[in-house]
Amino acid sequence: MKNILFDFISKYVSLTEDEMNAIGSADIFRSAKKGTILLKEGQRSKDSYFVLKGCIRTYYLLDSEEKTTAFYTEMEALTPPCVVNKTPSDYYVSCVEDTILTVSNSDMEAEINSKFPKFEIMCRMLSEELLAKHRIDFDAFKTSSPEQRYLNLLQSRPDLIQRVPQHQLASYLGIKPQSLSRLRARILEKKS
Amino acid sequence: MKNILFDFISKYVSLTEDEMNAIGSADIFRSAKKGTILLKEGQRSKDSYFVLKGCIRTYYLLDSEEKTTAFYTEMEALTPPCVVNKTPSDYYVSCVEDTILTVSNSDMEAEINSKFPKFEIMCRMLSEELLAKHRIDFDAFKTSSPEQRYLNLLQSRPDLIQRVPQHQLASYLGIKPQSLSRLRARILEKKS
DNA sequence: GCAAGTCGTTCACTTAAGTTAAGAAGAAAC
DNA sequence: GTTTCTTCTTAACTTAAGTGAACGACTTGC
Repeated sequence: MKNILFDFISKYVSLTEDEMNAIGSADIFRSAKKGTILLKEGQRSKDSYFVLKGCIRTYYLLDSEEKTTAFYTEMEALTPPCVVNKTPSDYYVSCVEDTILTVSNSDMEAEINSKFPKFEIMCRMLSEELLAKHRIDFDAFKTSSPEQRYLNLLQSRPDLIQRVPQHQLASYLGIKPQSLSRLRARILEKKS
Repeated sequence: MKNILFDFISKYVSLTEDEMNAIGSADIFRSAKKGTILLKEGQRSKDSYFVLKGCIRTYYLLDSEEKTTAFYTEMEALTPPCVVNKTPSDYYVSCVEDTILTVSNSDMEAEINSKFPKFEIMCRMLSEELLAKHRIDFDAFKTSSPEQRYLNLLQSRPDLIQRVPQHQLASYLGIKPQSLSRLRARILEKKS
């Protein structure tokens, strides 16, 4: 399991034995059952997550309705805005499936960053890369219709459509579950 | 003008006289007329931008139609995805108004970062902050209707609505200019 | 000063998403 | 094994965005 983490890190910096041991022995590996809530609205958490196996999602509770805005699967990292901004969280984070992940505190990260400048560099690279990717996703979302978004998702993350409930997918696509059903029926009809 | 840049930097790290001089004497300050295109689709640019005065926008050309996805005004920074990913740019960057900005090359930044670890830290903080902010914006976009988005924008960046042409605002809101006109008329009617 | 182009608005019509309600299929609870 | 809950789908109706066209107000260029 730890190998997944090291593989991920090695995309950015190369670690020495010592550094790998320091990370490997840190108490950050967790496993959580499907449905477990990792972060609640209003909490002041300092925890970041990195998914080793499984899937977690972020969602808002607006008008007592869940609005899912993101999914994180294998090899994806999430640092919630409340950690960066030191504010109470606006949203929930929960497990879509049984999930194995790392949970790391921002104080701990700050300490590691000051001890190993290598991590500072990795964090910068990772944030920059995520920001760039995120911008592209946002742009694609803005410039396309719900139907196009669904077709894009089918291309880019086909696994999500299988492993995630439709109503969560729908709000991820910015529409209601009924619209997603209809839209899927429409696409099937076009194909034939 | 340079003070704006230093004020911005000081939000993240404190600079020594030497460091300020190093930056101040760098040849990065530019001014560009309204309509100037800073980056074209297909270009392999390494330039990042920081707006000192004025406004720039990013837009895609899809089906020979401009799709504006972002505006950057005073004290805002843009590193296009093509710089991070070392790929040809998918979009254009152009000046909405006469603009004064800094244009800095990523090679130059890498050099500065390795010379002054302070900058590395600043870049990480900035990217993390931007990513968090961006996530919140994206989430707000996903979970709201065009009308709500317009009202949000009216709250959060009222200046944009004044300084930017309606048709650019419309595609920024993910709709057509006609829909924005209609939507505005609808809101006015509700108020009365 | 005039012509050409740009920009914003309005209108009529089409298309698709929101809403409300109902029902079928499957999973979880007892 | 039956009940209950959740999930997904379908349908009828409402609402709002997309489309195509037309018009007036403003620039921009000559």
